[in-house]
Amino acid sequence: MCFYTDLMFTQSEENYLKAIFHLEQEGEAGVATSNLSEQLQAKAASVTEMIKKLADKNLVDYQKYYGVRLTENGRKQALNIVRKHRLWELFLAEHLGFKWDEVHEVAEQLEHIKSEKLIDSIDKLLGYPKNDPHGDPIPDKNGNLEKKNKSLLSKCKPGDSGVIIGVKDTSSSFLQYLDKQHIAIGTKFTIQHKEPFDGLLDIDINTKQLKMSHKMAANLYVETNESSS
Amino acid sequence: MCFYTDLMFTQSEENYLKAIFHLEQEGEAGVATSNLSEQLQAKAASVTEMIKKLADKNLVDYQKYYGVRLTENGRKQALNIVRKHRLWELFLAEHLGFKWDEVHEVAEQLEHIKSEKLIDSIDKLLGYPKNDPHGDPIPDKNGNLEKKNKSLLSKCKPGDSGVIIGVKDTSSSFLQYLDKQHIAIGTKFTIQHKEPFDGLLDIDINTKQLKMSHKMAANLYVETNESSS
DNA sequence: TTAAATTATTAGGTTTGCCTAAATTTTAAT
DNA sequence: ATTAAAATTTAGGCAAACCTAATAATTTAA
Ligand SMILES: [Mn+2]
Ligand SMILES: [Mn+2]
Ligand SMILES: [Mn+2]
Ligand SMILES: [Mn+2]
Repeated sequence: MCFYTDLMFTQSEENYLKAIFHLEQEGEAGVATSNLSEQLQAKAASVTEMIKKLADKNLVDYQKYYGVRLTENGRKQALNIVRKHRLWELFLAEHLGFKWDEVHEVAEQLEHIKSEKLIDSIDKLLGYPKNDPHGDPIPDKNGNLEKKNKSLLSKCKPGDSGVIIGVKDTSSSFLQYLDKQHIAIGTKFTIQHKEPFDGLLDIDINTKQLKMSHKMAANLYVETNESSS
Repeated sequence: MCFYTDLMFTQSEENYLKAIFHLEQEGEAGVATSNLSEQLQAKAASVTEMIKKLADKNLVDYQKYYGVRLTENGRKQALNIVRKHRLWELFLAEHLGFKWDEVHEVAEQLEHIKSEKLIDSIDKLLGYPKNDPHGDPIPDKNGNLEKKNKSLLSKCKPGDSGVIIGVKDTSSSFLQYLDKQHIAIGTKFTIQHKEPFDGLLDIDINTKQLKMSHKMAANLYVETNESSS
């Protein structure tokens, strides 16, 4: 029996594996061609074609018309790319002074560099970190991904307090908006009031009172010590 | 007038530009298709094809059957790739503990990453270095390449002393051989004797006497204070 | 100065990863 | 249950960057 565990993949194949990995987490069902098409900025026909190639290589299980799921090996490969992406993002932030809205684009390129020694050295240099600049967990060398139970700030109730541990939307515009309000990973907060009509929050954050929109709160992951209700 | 100075190139185009740059330095004549073919591990027919594409983009001057030379713009682009290659090599050596025989392969990949901010940050992190781990000069941001007059150790005469400033052969095997003899960039030497028959050197190096073959000496660049003869 | 050898170019294919347009299947709406 | 809409797949092409084999130009050697 041979699992072809350590072949090399093209950049495009790697991008597909990563995209499937991310979309898979949205549910149990197969990842739809159209979703991949949108994520990868490619036409559906191109996606179908590549999916078939990945299926031939036993990286995905594919049922025509019903989408695709990663195999165990496919997941392992995807996690390796995610690991590289997040380590590079953190390296750029910690060692080269990149802001958290600047790291993603470059990491999209760096994640495809093929050198185990390189990424292990970066890992070591960073002190075997657990999270990237956006709070996302970094898989370890063996593909173990810590699964912290994070909830959305928008789900919190008045009286709840906690810490920002991640962002859902990682677009530059959102990240820059957070910068402007001095909200970052690790920032502590307490919810004072929540408007029933539109979910607008009165929130203590950075020793200031802030009105936070529902949309913003729905893009911030938090860890809470829930208030006893 | 438009020089198309800042377009993006494919990895393959970049590799051709770099190869032409290196081969150009061997003389004034056009770089031959066959030399590029060997350097790039591609068949001559493929080289001709790519050369035509580069000529269309005004990156090279091409005369059928007489080889190719970089245009001013082509040279600028090539220097930028060389700059990235050498900065990455030094980064790998200085910050990630790579040995000088390990850096080249990874730098071949990293040199194609497209981010001016990234390479400028690496440059800054390294303190705007002048030379890579093999002693080769690093072009600055504007494409200025310091032209030190280096000579070969094999050309030295008895009584000459100086410093190793670079290697001609950068193969792993040669670099590892140098390691074994504790010869590195910066190592000082004095020539004691040179055998007329085969050019074998008796040389003081690392406070030891060493017999050095002509072949080895012919792959070491040195800076000398020539002995008054 | 010619003929042979070498080098380079052209012609015609292949593979990868895209695309559009047409056909098929699934899903949603009467 | 039918039909319309939406999603997916198939068919047929294209460009990049390779390749081999055939042809042409240049160089070298007789
Ligand atoms: Mn990212
Ligand atoms: Mn991230
Ligand atoms: Mn190198
Ligand atoms: Mn070098």
